[in-house]
Amino acid sequence: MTLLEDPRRRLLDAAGEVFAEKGFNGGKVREICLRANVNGASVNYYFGDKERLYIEAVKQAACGLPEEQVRQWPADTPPAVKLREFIRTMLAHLMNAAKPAWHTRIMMRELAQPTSACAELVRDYIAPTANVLFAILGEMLPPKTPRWKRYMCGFSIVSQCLYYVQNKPIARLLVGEEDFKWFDEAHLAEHITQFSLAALKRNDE
Amino acid sequence: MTLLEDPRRRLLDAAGEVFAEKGFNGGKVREICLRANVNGASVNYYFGDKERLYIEAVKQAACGLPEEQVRQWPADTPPAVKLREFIRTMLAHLMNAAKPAWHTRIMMRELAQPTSACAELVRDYIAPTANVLFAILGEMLPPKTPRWKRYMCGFSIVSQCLYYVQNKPIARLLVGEEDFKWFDEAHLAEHITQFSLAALKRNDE
DNA sequence: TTGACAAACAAACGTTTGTTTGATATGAAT
DNA sequence: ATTCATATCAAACAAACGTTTGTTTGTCAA
Repeated sequence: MTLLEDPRRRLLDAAGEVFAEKGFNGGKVREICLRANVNGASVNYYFGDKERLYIEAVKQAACGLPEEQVRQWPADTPPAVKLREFIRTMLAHLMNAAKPAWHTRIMMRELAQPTSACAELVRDYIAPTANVLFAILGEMLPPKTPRWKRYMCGFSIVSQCLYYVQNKPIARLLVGEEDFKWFDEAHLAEHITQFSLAALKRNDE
Repeated sequence: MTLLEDPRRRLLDAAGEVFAEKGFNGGKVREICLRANVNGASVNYYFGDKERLYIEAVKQAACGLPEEQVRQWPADTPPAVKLREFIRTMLAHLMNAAKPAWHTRIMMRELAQPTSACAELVRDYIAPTANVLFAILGEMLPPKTPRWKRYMCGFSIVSQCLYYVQNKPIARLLVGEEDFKWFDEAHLAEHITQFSLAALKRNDE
């Protein structure tokens, strides 16, 4: 059996790390090949060119994430409980230190400045996740709430979760090293949940 | 009189546009010079090298913004009014269509992935703005609120404003073109203010 | 053993990169 | 008129870039 998949996989992982850290233009093919322990010509051999390697790396970073979100709750679950669980799950994905850190970094990069890899990312990962949240909000907000208002509430919640991933360096700089110890997954999930639940409760006037 | 400042300024503006659109690595010196109608050697003549040109472009994008924030309110102004004004002002800066669009783009880029220009950016613009917000929150939150909790509330507010700048392409994609008409400066400011005020009111239990 | 084919490699390719050079033009001061 | 610093330019620079090439290696079928 030929180890056909092995260099290809090492190339994908190395590309993910490098591109996540330095972007598409900043990430150099030579560095990727060096880190993957493959020959310098392998990128073109396996992926055609640098851009298709980048797209494959982004797709790999997103795959496997949305399934966990879409699981069903018992029919009588209060929407507030669903929302707490949604926030907790989303933060867990974003801050998950177990999986390679570049997975979220390279996706945040796509969010801020979409490239050719963005379309598939929205269809396979972002839109399904967003629909789960909008369904929950549909239960919590007054029935006559216009659609755009529901979107705004959804973004107000998601934005709080994304903030600490997208702007972590500046947040740490402002807060200071000691106090930033509190900004772990559990404390953030609790704060965002309380903040958002309070906002939504008051909103139905 | 020698037009000493003219090519320098055109260079700065062109650099801002290009760097904002393509990042530091993606922005090429030749393209900047071409757009600025100056000779290819001018970057090195006026700024030394590409990196210092980038730093100057970022600084120019930030300058003049914080002063407007730091103005004083009458002593008896309710903190809720200050907060509404703060959010309105921040959104106005971020979404201001009058000033060149690359001003905010290049700053968002620095937030997400700090470069050598970041330190001055935080000191001169971000930290002063943040302090205004944290002072307002100091009036609204219970006196014994720990410092890190106040930071989290501040970030919860700021994150909502930043979201639509940092993730505008994806937000528009999810909402759809018709409903996205509602996401203008005024409606967003109103929503974020109501959402945040409700959250803070409920928080003092 | 042989032929065929994919995989892996070192080396070199042509381009593009940021930067430097040396010459020329300009304008005020001596 | 001469001097001198400043400003602008076309041209060329070395280095780094993504990619291509030609060859070698290892494996399996005939």
